[in-house]
Amino acid sequence: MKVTYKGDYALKTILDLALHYDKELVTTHDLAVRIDAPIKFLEQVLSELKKGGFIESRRGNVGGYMLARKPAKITVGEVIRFIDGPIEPIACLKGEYANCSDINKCVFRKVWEDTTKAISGVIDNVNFDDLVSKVKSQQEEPIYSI
Amino acid sequence: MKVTYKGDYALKTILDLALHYDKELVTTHDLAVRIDAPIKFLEQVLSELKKGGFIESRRGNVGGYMLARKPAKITVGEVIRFIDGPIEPIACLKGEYANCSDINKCVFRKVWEDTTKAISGVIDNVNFDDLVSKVKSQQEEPIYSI
DNA sequence: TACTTATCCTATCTGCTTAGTAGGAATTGT
DNA sequence: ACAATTCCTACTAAGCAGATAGGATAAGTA
Repeated sequence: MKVTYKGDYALKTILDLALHYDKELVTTHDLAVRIDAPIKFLEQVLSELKKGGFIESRRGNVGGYMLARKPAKITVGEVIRFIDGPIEPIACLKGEYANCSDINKCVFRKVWEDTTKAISGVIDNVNFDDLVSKVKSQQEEPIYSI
Repeated sequence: MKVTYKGDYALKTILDLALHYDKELVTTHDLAVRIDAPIKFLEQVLSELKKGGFIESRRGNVGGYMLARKPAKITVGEVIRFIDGPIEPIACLKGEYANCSDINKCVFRKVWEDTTKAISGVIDNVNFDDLVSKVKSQQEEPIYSI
C-alpha cells in the first residue's frame, strides 16, 4: 500500500467537501488553496473522483463541487483504493506476478493476505463523518497552555 | 508498504538459507535457480543482506552463503524494512512531507499510524522458523486426490 | 603456479510511474 | 458579450524498479 500525493489530495478534497456538505458548492480554486495542491493537478483528481461517483459538479459561472453521498457513507479505504489502486503489498495476490511457480505452496502468501486484511481493518472503518467530527472537536478544543 | 521484487527475492533467499541452516553453504547460482531470480540482480540483494547482518559469506572456490542468525531470530518485518524501506503508507509519518502545514491537526495522521501498527502486527510476528515449519509440513502433506 | 569457482564491486540501461504543467474547449449565470 | 467555472487531452521532468554488464578479488585444488 502506497498513498501518493494524488491519494492524499483526494482524501483532503473529500474531507473539505464533507465539511461543506449541504451548504455551498466548493470551487477548485478554493479547494486548491485550502488543501495546498497545484490547481491543474487537482483538476485531474477531481475528474477522477467524479468518475468514481464520490463527488458531483456544477459547471459555469457559479459552479463547483459537492459530495455525491453523505460523508458517513464514504470511507478512507474506498477513496484510496479508487485513486491509488489495490492496497495489497505485493502483486502476487492479484495474480500479476511472474515468480510464483506454485502459488498455493508459497508460505509468504498468507503473510501478505493477513497484511491486506489488517490494512483493510483500519482504512475501511474510518468514514468522513468520523473525520468531520474530529476536525470540529479539534477546532473547539480549549487552550490549556498559557 | 510496497514489497518489491528485491524484497521478494530477499525473503525467499532468507527462507532458502533457513532451510539449509547448519548444513551446507548455498551458492548464488543454486539460490538463483531455486527462487527463480536473475543471478546478477540476486548478487546485489545478497550484498545488501550481508551488510544488513542477515547473512554471512565465504569467498572462493567452495564459497557460498549462510544465515548469520538462527531462523527464529529473523522476522519478515525486519527483512522487508531493511530491503524495501519503511512500511508507512505515506511519507508524512516520516516527516518527509511538504503538505502537512500542521501535522498535529491532520485527522488522517492517526489513520496512517494505525495502518502502520496493523501491518507491523503481522509482519513482525512471523519469523523464519515458522516459515520453515510450514514448508516442511507442506512437503509431508499426504496426497488426497487420486 | 595455473586454473576453476566462487564472492564482491561499480557502472549503466530501459521502461514505468509520479507529480506536475500547458493550453484551450465547453458551460452557465449576469 | 463577458466572466467564471468545469472539463478534456496532451506533454514533460524526475525518480525508481529491475535488471544487465564487465570485471576485480579470494580461495581451494591439480
